[in-house]
Amino acid sequence: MPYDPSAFPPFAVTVDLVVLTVRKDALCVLVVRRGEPPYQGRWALPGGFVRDDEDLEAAAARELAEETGLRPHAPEGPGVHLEQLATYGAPDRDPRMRVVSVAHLVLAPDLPAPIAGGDARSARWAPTDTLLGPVDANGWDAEQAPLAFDHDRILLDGVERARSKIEYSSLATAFCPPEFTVGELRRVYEAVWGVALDPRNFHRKVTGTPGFLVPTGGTTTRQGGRPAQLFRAGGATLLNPPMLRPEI
Amino acid sequence: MPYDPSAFPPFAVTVDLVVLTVRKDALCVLVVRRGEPPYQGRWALPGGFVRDDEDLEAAAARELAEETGLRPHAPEGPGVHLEQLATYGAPDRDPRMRVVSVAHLVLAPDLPAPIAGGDARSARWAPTDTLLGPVDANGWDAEQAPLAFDHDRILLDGVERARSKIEYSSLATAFCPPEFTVGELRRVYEAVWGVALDPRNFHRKVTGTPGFLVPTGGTTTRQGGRPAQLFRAGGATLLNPPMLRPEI
DNA sequence: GCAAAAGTGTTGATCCTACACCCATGA
DNA sequence: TCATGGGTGTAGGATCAACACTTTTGC
Repeated sequence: MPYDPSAFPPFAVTVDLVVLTVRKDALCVLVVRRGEPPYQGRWALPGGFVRDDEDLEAAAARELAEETGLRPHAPEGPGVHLEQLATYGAPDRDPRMRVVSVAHLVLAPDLPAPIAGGDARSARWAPTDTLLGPVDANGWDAEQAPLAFDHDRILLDGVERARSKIEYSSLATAFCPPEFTVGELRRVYEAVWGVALDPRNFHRKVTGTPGFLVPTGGTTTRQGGRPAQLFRAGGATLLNPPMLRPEI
Repeated sequence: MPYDPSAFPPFAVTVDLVVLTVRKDALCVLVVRRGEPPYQGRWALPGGFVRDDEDLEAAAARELAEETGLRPHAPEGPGVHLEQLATYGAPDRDPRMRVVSVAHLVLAPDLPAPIAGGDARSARWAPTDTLLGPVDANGWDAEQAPLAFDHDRILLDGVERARSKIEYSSLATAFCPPEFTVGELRRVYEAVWGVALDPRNFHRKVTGTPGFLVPTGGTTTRQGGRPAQLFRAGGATLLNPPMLRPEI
């Protein structure tokens, strides 16, 4: 077909961010409160319009920096991980206009400082299980209401992506600070999967997988008990054999 | 921010299809020849604009029907499989305008009839390894030139998705006719992964995985040799334990 | 000493690979 | 009879779950 500008309808394109972290042994997501209609006052995933001269991943990185002050790292490095998740474009997903949203997934360590660069009054970490858990008529209040737009579905897809990727990749280290113990890494797996793991077998498994963990030589007692070795993330990105998620 | 139509730039949104099949023991992709600039005369992935009132997956299903006459099935059923792959939106990926393309992956059995509904003169099955293989200055001709736009990258992502998904899901059966033998299923794995598998261990593995294959009772000798049992795809979508891809 | 968390050893079950071997058809 | 692909048996190795046990700190 020849090029005809009237042959296609115009869309708005946005990026939405599923920013996950592990806080107090719970998987949490960054949500912001909407200040204007539609869904005014409701919690939503952070996001915004893609600019005219901007690639999708660049737009996601820009929104992440605006909301949290975080910058994505190279795929291999430690720290914040950013990847494209999926795209959502149902015709009625935004009542104002036709919007296609390219969702991205961010995995970040628990930030000791409050979220930098963002507006603390309108942004917070919400445990994912209260947002995604079964809707119980009793324990339900406005604070735990579903997210705006189709953001519940996007969050669910993001959590499921994180749950499966830590099985066969070293991505769980993205939830940890630059130096961490085996026990801290295990608590990440337990929080993301929502299961209890055997500490002894877990230790053998992760320290025995080549390229997963590199000892730094230091130790720490911040968890109490016997001092634990400190590790950094190794260069390996794919785990072979994978971590096994217990069946529920 | 209040709603302001001038606050966001308009985009065109398209769907592109990576339609894969296994023909003559080779993984092949459906490509169409472009009839107009840019990239006139070059091969490209099929695709088209998303309509104003159309969901993304519906647009992909419509394009698939227009190009091949195929219809996607429910996730559980046998036959054509359709899923979203990824979204590509570099500012310069189409010289005419700003286009964001939501790529979809289709897995189809080898079609005995030529591609129905499409234009046979301008559509063909191309082996993926000649499109993606290392660029060798000798064996390179226009017929094997890279695809238009960023379709080489999209194809590579689609092939990689198919390679990994048949490890832990029963999706390989989407490449097979409704009834098939264990040997035919094995040749699918060998074509997609590009490796040779032990027929004896493969047989034990797939017939021993609960829910993967259901015997129909019939047999066939279409491959020569001893008659082989015929199977249909079972209800299982996730394989536990997964098929193991040999390391190269 | 005692609690707590970090590690190591061991055992039996499960799964995988490799290959010997048999089975049922067409030519 | 032979070639061809289908299918079963079996032995050795790798991996895993379960759990007893030792180590090293803070209190």
